[in-house]
Amino acid sequence: MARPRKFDEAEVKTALRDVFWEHGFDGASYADIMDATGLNKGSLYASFGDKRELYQHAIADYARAQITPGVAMLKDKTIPPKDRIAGLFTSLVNGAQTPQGRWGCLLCNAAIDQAPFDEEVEKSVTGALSRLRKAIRACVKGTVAEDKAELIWMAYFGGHVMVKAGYSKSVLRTHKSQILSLFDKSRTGLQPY
Amino acid sequence: MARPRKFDEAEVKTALRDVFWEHGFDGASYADIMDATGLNKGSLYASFGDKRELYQHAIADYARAQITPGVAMLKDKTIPPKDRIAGLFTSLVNGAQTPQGRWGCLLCNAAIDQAPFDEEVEKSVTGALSRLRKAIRACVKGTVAEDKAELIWMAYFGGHVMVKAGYSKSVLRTHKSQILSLFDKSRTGLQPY
DNA sequence: AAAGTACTTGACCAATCATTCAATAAACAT
DNA sequence: ATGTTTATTGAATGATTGGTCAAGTACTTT
Repeated sequence: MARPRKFDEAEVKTALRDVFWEHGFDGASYADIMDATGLNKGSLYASFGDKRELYQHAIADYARAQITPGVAMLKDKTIPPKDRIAGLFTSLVNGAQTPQGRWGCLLCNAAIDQAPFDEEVEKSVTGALSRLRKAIRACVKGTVAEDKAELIWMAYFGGHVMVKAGYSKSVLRTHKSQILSLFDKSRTGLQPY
Repeated sequence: MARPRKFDEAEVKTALRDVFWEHGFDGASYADIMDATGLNKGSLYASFGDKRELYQHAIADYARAQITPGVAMLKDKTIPPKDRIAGLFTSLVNGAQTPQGRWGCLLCNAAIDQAPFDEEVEKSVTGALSRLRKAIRACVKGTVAEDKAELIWMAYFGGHVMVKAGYSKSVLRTHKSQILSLFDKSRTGLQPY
């Protein structure tokens, strides 16, 4: 054996996640990354590879820390389905216009600024988002209109775009209640033309 | 008077719109911008200002060429409201996975990668998007549940994120039909828990 | 034709970008 | 202790970034 690493791998990955989450891929410079992780370039390259690979680690950590728990919650049968869906949107509403909240969703951010240019990112992003989709479908299933899950899924993205755009908590709250009203049986639809 | 400009201002703005639309703010370098507009830096600076101002011109041109016609269509009373909403999503579906289609919506892109860091961009983006929101509300109004407009608005964003993420035409089509099913009177909601 | 004015050009700038690497340091095995 | 292996450091890399500017050019006015 030889000299051991003096950093904690999980901590570094979390720092990577946060720095890319906040600044985006292009917006995060190595100065930012070094500052956030406490490592310098050489160590980052040696341990994790180049910037694109760092970004992949960030995405993976986001999936682990944000998506996976969300999926687990969506599957928790001790909670009514409507409340599980509500849970998806509460943090979104509460984070509106706060600094952290405006980081949005790393996967949505990655979808917009990197997925079209990097096939690996595209795969990671659609992979994680599709897990979420499946969980929403499963959560909604048995309450009749399974396809409505698609609408909820899409609203998840939409909400994150709105947070990034700077819309207020009250607007986000309106949207959340619209989503949840999909669970009401009657008078949900618009009148036909 | 003195030497006249040898470029057409509208054409240059359209070129700016396209280059930022495709590459994003950080992704578009002056090399790209010069290539797209046919002007060199000096002229760009003299006529339009620095890069942030170029971006603002791009956003303004996008609003002019994409949002304003969309708003007009949403107000066109010769078309049934449901069809007007459908119109909002057809180009989205058709563009899925095509090169141009994956540019997404410049306003959504700007919301995600610049709005949190540039107050001017935030204003332009929310301004244009709020015009769209208002038009959707007006379009839907009279068909009872005006608040459902919010859901449609949000789905507009969501769809553009999905296109960027690389989802296929068929997924997008499913989502479009979900949106339109909001117009059906009965059996729209999920069963209550 | 001469003068004046505005636009265009391309070289130039400092700063920053991601990346590399030789040198140094720290641990374990012998 | 000594040698081997791996991790860390920070300076140096060349390329590219956004931005500036003095010189040259083309038009109008007189």
